[in-house]
Amino acid sequence: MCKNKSTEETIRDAARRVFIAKGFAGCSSREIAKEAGMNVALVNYYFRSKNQLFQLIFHAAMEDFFVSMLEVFAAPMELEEKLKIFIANEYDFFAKHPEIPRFIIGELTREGCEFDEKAAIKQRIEQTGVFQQALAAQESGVMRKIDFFHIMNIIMSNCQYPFMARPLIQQIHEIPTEVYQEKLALHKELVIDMIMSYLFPKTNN
Amino acid sequence: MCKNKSTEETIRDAARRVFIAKGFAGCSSREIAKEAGMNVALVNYYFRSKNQLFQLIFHAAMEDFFVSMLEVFAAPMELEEKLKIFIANEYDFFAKHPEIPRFIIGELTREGCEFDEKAAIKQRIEQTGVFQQALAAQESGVMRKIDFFHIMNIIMSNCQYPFMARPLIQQIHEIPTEVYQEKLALHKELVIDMIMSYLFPKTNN
DNA sequence: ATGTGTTTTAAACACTTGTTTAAAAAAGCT
DNA sequence: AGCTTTTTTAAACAAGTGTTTAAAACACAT
Repeated sequence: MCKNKSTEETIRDAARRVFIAKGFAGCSSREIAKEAGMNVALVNYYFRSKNQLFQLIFHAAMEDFFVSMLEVFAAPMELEEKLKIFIANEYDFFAKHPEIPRFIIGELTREGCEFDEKAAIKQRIEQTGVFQQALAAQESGVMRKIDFFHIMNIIMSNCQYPFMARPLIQQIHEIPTEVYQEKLALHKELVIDMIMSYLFPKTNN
Repeated sequence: MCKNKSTEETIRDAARRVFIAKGFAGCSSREIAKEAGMNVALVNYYFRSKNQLFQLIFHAAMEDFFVSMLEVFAAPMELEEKLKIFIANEYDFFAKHPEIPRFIIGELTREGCEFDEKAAIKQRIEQTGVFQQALAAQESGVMRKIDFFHIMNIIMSNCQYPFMARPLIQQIHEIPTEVYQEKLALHKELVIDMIMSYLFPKTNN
């Protein structure tokens, strides 16, 4: 039960890269071992099986994914400013980790990928108080009265899809990757503008 | 070179179901054969290889995907009404085929999945005339002056993501599939409302 | 029926898969 | 040093992979 962080961490990092790029079904234990520069048997020596190593990577990705949401929700701010920063943060997070949404959604879709684990993300969002904050803003007439479900869905759609769908959109518009990324930088401002002026109709900023 | 449509079509239909549900890497030739109730060798008898069968399914899915766009763009309508119907049509299409976006994006991401084929979707969109129509509306001040790239991106984000991300969103809000689908029916109206009032600020319908 | 071409089958091919084993190498410890 | 434990290796395992083969079953003309 020693540490030897070097090899264990090396394998985990390699596994993260390979799993996220190709998915569980799209890669083999030997590919992960080769990416890490290690022997195949070491993968099962440190992590009992390919599936167990995958669960580790997947849950960590889910945690990163959710943590990037929660930290803004808990900040002491007025709701309007908070949501604006939330959208910007989400967008920036996926600009930095564009493969995460496709990875998570793809693996969650696959049967046999359980995530029963009580991450209880709903509860963790409610604990930040942003929920009551939104209800208050809606009661006072500042905010459009729509369910939190739709608000989240709209924000996630516009912040995640442009990065998930890059190869498709590039195909449609026939542009190289660099141009696409430039356009997505401007796209961020439009998304913020559109969502904010829809959620807070009078203010219109 | 006879027909025998029965078996060939049966295999293709089974392959479409399996490929779309599990992806190219996520299934085997034998699984497709079993789904079709046929012998494994028949798959390669009618379609030369697993990969060639996949290409057939994939390109057909891409074509359905694009055709659902183009038919509205070519209709003789005023731009504002046209875009409104376009969004509604897109949303309905993905409500009926919720697995298509994840399938296409997932396989386009995978390396070795070439789609050089000059589908020339960009050109086909331009041929409908919707492009000039939008430019004219922007010049006259009716429509917000943003690139067609962003318009398409916003519409596709809000029409495709809610269906792609169903398992994730359900996980977050802890709701069963039926409730989710009900909510997405209402979500459609919000999406249309938000996008239309953003693209056509004065009209505000 | 006999012969011809097509369709279907079971079996095999060579190779990859995830995982285990048993021995070798390295590291720790007294 | 020697002894024990941990780490690493090559090799093997059974099962599954895509694909091919050769024979059987079939359809259908004459």
